[in-house]
Amino acid sequence: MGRREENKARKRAALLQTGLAMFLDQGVASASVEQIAAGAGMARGTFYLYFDGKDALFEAVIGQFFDPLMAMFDDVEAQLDAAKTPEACLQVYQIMAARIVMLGMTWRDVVLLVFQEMRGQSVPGLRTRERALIERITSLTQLAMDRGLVRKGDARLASLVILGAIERLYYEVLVGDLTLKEPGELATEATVVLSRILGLDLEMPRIPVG
Amino acid sequence: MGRREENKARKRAALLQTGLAMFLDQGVASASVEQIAAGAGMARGTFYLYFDGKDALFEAVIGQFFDPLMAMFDDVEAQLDAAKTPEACLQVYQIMAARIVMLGMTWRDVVLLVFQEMRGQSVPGLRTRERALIERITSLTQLAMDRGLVRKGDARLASLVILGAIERLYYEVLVGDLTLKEPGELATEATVVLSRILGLDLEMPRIPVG
Amino acid sequence: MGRREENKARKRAALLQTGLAMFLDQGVASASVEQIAAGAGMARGTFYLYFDGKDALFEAVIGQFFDPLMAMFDDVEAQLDAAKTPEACLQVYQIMAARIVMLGMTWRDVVLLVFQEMRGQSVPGLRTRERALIERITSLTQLAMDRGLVRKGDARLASLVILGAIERLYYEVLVGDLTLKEPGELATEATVVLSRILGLDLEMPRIPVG
Amino acid sequence: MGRREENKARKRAALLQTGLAMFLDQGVASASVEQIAAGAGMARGTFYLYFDGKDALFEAVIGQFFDPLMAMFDDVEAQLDAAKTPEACLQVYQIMAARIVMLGMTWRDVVLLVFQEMRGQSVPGLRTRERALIERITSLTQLAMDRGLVRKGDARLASLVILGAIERLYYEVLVGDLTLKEPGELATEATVVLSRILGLDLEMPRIPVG
DNA sequence: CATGAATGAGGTTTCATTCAT
DNA sequence: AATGAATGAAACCTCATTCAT
Repeated sequence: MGRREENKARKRAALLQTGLAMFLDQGVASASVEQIAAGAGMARGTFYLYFDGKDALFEAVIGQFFDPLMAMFDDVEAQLDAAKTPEACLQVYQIMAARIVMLGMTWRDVVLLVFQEMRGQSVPGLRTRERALIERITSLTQLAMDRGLVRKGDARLASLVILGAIERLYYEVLVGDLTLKEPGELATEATVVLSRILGLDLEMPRIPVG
Repeated sequence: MGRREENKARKRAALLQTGLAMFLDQGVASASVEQIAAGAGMARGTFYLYFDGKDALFEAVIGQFFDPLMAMFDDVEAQLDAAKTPEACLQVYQIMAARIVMLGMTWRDVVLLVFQEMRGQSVPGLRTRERALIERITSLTQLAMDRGLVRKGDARLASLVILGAIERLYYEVLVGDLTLKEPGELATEATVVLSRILGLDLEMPRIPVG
Repeated sequence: MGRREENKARKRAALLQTGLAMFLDQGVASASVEQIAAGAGMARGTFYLYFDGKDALFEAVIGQFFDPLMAMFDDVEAQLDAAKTPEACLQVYQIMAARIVMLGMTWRDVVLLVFQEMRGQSVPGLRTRERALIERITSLTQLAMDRGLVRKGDARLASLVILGAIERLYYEVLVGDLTLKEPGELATEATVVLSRILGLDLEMPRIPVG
Repeated sequence: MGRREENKARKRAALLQTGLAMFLDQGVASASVEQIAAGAGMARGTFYLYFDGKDALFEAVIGQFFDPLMAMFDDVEAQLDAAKTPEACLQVYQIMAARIVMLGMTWRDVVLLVFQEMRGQSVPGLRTRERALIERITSLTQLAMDRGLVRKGDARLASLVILGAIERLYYEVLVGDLTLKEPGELATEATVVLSRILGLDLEMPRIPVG
């Protein structure tokens, strides 16, 4: 990468970082392009050389987390299709859990930002992404039910319950109001909730995270 | 109530109602005082005779739900203190659940608004209220654990899991993406989650709601 | 008119006047709302209580001249329809000329502004108005030709020639590069052009203007 | 011309052409250097290697028409001074008309651009050029009057009338609202106007144009 | 020669809030 | 009690021009 590209990439990264910080701090609605640009060490106009506007920056910021997440789901879907036995299926499931937790840890603040803005009106696109997420989780649950891996029931309801529970736990952790003993404990807790709700009584070996 | 007070109360109510609608529709940040006042059939300036500003209106709007909710918790706390047997304890618990669901149904849109703005930065007071709510739920769970009503464990974690699960279910219902067969089914589902998470195996008679 | 309405009317008038001056001075494109508002003795925001934006102000400004002008043409059309003899027809024609000149004198600067912006791209609506004007003039000329009042020929061409000639004369007068002996001389010159182009050899009594 | 100069000239020409197109399309004020440079296949910065700025480009664009026009007038002036008989004078006059029409046809879009911007405030230099043009035409008319070629009168007024008439005709043709049967008809019409206004009754042979 | 990143002034518009009527 | 005119801060975005590479 030449000197120019390098510099450009650095500035773009600075904007993503400062934008994230400002969005988190004051909400997307009241964070201003001016502030963000200044925080990233550049003039207002320069901002527009890198992003089309505040919304585009926001999209890029959360894309850092959402894009790999969705890519991962594509991956999982393919693996599940290929899985022949319940054990293979379960393994896919577990690895997925571990990958989600790792992504969530890597993009801690982005996830927090997503929590912050998810139900607001500032960024309507988020609800769409959320819905897509729910659909994918539900279809995975349905698959697990169909293959007899878990207690049968309403896959949608169960998925929502699990999602809500983990969401809330994660949120409290991120906000600092819930302190777990070690980074991987969240995955463990998630697994517990999962097994309780889905009536999973298989022995589930713990997956090391981080 | 005299003619004057009556009129005043009517206008205040109109503002609360219009404010709620606008806040829901566009978010607190972008709803304008102008719109709200006009929607309530009065001029911009008049608005300020009833509320100190947009934030004050928002506080009043969500207070309609939160104040009775908190009052109810005061009530529950007192009753729990007075309960001598596990059965009495359970009964308090169940009545509480029913009252919460009824409150939530009565103030449907307010609750939706709270969901919308809860994690945003627009109204910082909300996080405080949320925290208070969590503390109360946790202490109730702790009490139930102490009295041997439910499986022992981390009361905080369990409470968060339950709260998160119910929250998410309720949210999907409110948003229209989850349709339940009858109004009371949410309470039933909540009970199921509760029993699964807390290992409650007592027979729980269904409580009629609404 | 109450004190309030009076004040409001005064401010609106001030904006029209200042707007006209600024538009003339720097062109519509580079005149700023800020300047105009300041020039009219009010804050930027106040401007928007009176007009929807710069374009709306411009429309209002030129409407002061164009609206009466078009109304006058409606009038003339009606009168021409009612005219039974060539002499009556001619009289209508002459009175029209006098009224146009008077309007032009009354709204001197507005007309100058119209000249300024007419062929530019800033205000596309102007070309439409201009076209309407041309059509009306053409149909009047056609009528005069049909009734044998003037030498027959291409009414459109003749009208354009006359319009262009008078336009240019008027423009030079307004800009200050052409000084006529007395206010009414423009009307006289216009009449001369008219008679030359249209081959009018009737005796045309001079119409006093102003 | 060396390879370098050739390339340079080609780029300059590209800028002139693209600039003309953009200026016509959106007006000088809102055409951006960015667009023009991009349209001419080069970067923003490169533009400034060829022109001092947007205004300089505009000057150069209209200079393409105005410079030959003025040079032609120098020419005409010299020829008129040398003309000894009225017939020679008239011939000069006619050739001039033909040359003007040809220039106008060659630089069609430039002339249209001049019409567009002439009375605006964007480019103050235009009014100066226009004034110079008027002075020259006037002095030619004066000369023709002095030599008894045309009916005597106010040379300035007559010149303006003729200029205005032709201007308007040409404008309507360029804008597409007036369609003439053949390219040269505009010259014929101009001649008619001229003869009517100046009382020219000499036989004027038609000059082939284009 | 050519580039395009950077700047920052400048423009339009919205809105919470105050205050004279 | 009610009004709505007035304010001015603040936000977004564009663009001519400069300058290091």
